[in-house]
Amino acid sequence: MKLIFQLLDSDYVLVNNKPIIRLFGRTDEGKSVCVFYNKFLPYFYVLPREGKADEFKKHIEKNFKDVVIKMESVEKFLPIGYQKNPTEIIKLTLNDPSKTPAVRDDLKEKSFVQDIFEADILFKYRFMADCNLFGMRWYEAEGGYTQTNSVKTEKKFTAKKIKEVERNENMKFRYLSFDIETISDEGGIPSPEKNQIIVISMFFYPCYKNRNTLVLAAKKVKKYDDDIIGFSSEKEMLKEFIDIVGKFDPDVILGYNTNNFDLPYLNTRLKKNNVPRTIGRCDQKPMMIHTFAGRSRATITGRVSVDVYNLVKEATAKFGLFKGLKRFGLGDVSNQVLGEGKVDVAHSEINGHWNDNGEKLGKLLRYARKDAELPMKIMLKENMIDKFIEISKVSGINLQDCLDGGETQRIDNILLREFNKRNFVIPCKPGNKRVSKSNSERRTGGLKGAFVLDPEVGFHDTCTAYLDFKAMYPSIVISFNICPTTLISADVNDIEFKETPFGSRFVSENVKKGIFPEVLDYLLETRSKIKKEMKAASDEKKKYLYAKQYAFKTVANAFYGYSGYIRARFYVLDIASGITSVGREMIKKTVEIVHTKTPYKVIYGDTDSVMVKLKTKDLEEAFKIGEEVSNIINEEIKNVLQIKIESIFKSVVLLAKKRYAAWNFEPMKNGWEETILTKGIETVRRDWCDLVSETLEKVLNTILKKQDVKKAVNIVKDTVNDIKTGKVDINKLVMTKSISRSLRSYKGVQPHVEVVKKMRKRDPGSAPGVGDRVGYVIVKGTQMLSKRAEDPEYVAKNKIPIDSKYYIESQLLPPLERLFEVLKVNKTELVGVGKQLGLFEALKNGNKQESEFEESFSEIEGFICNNCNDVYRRPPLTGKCNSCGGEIVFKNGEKKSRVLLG
DNA sequence: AACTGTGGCCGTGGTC
DNA sequence: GACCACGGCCAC
Repeated sequence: MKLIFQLLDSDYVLVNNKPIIRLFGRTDEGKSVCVFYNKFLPYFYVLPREGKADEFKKHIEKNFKDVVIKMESVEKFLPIGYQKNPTEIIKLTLNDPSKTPAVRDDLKEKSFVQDIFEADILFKYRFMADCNLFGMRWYEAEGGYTQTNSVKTEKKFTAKKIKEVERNENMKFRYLSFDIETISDEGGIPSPEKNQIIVISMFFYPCYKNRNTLVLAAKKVKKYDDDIIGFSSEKEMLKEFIDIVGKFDPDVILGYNTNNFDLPYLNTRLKKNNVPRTIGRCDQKPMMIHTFAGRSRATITGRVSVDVYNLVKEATAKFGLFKGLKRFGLGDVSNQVLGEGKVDVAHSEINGHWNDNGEKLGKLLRYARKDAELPMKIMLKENMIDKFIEISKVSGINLQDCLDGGETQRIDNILLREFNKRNFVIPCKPGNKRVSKSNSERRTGGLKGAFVLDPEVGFHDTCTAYLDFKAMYPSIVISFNICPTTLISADVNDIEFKETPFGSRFVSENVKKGIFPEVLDYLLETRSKIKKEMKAASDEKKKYLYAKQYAFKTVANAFYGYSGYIRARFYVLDIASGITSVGREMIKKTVEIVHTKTPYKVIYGDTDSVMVKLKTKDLEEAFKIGEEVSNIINEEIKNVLQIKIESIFKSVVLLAKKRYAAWNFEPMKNGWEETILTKGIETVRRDWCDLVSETLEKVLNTILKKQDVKKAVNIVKDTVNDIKTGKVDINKLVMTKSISRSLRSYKGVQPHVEVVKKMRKRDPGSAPGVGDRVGYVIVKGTQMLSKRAEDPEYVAKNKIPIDSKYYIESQLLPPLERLFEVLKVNKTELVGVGKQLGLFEALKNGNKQESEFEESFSEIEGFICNNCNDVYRRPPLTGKCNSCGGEIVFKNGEKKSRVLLG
């Protein structure tokens, strides 16, 4: 009998003290399935100290007779340091995966043990690696159907053999989105120990019994809508919920902030009510909540739990999704993504609405329904789990672990497979001892990172070619054959090797090709194949291929960081430092090549990119020259890296390292794609208010495209006036910052932290917590700034006046001033000095004043207050004297003037 | 189990 | 006023 299925999740159970692997998924016919496999046992390796093998064996026989069922000598290559020949080590096979930690921990400190390998691989991953199974790929199982009540899938199958089958499309997932509402004690945070769940709302995709929605209430309610059902108690409602989950049999359970709220809360309430917590596909394994560092994760056997809030935050940070979105509340996100908001019921209103039996209760129930619907729509519209599915297929780990875990697990899993394939073992994760040792080494030695060139600050109005190295760090690994298995010590000379500028040496690929380079070769090659395929693909296929190439890229890029991560199995400073040292050398060499072999100048560069300023204003010509420059560079560096032209800037303003704006032209199939590219400046930073980002964006547009400084100045002037006259919508003045830790662990006083403190006092239930972003505005007053930060809603409600002076002087003007200051440098190309004064003029209160001085200067020393004679190097941003509020004029020696000749 | 890396700018509130 | 630590967010 054969059965084809896609692998969604895996675990193991003990039956009669024997481990049975369970593979959960869905068949090609759309049935949920559990595939059992019972012929696999856990094992790991031990390297005894020289001459102590017998002592070691005796120890095992004496102490672990009924756990370790087999000891055999095997020849394996050790993972770190180049070796010609394998080493004899001992493989221990155990009868029970849950006993592995005890045996491992016993051996760790023993004098007769030199090293232990692979003793901390989760059993499911040990199995998947050995049988070559990857998360989310498709398999054909050979065996027969089984009768068992232990799992709740439509099909149950015992496999004798499992082999991969090639399929691109994914199963037709069944998604269940849900949301709970709870009551709370007056003005408090709802506590699952005390406060019951009053509503559970659900959104199904596809339909369940021809419905998309269901709303369950913990009391009898009237028939508001036909998807709203009341129950006699919380317990009855919970029982029904568990029942519906079982019948609908979702693959993915999702919601908004489910990890930190809904799932842990639900878990506790189920316990309190003695309702089995069986929302997974196995009755013997109820839902589990694991809490660490203030964050929770849920394990739901055989299904995948997705917290859309977490995904939104991650997507924003990593994929550049949700541009411009400053806060990640469900309402904020759905407004931007779907163009529809929440039903508005404030946290503090919930108790009252629940106790009402009329329209208010109806509103509460519909609000709950919406909160289940929105996360589903957001996730589906943005294809939010596609990337994780592809990462699962590449790295081998289960989808749930791709969603919850970091890069370490993914790389670990790949390396386990690739090392084993070549008869290598991999190290265990370092324990706390080794970690603290690495930490102290790191404090003294450090890991030096990339090189950032000093930018030629200013406005550049001829074309600039933006060049960058293709996959810099992975390519360095490949060309220097960098790998733990090729590393040799600095005194080895009798073998062909490559040496990084850091001094680390790796045997050349002629001696032995490294495993890191082989894996990275494969990842980069495959990615470029996918990208080629993408060009000709249909829209639907393009989406899938995009996610796939993204997965290959991310995994490849993570290798460097992993090698420098202190808790990684392969934390090898010689590797991480070696990689960055080559990177630094290459970018410096590139600058030198440009400066010596071409008439052009590098005006900026960061890590793996350079901006080469050309002399033409013509795009096509610039591109041609840019390509020529790349060719010249490539000719010199071809044995290490490859550089390519990414785009042409028609104009660019460089403000500082990591801060610039450019009028960017990217060559596309049908001509040039034009964008305003801003990096690092306030337009892309989420901690500045919209007023600043919007004004700066307009100004940059005007300057980059039209080079019209006068108009730019007017934009600023108008905005300043708007603030002064109170015309600016308060929403545009809201600044946002993340709460990154518990409030008490902040050392200093900070605005966003002070706001949260106030909000918690007023309404702890709705105040932001760790990981959330807080919005705040600055109000008028005499206290220090941080104490004047306020919740915008509170300000609006209580009509508290905004501190417009702060917004002008500390928010709007500093970023603009930095920009204009830089522009002044380039006065011949951009503006005369006289015109530059436009900004200064604009910011003065009276716009036009007749000259009453006889003097007029063509050069100035600085600025002076016409009233109190305070001297300034630059005009105060208000345009008035900081001390007395008097008029500011030009100063030259002892003379004053209002007029400056251009 | 959970946390891939360094370089860099800048606002805020401190200290001297 | 000069300088520093902290914290946030971003570039790569």
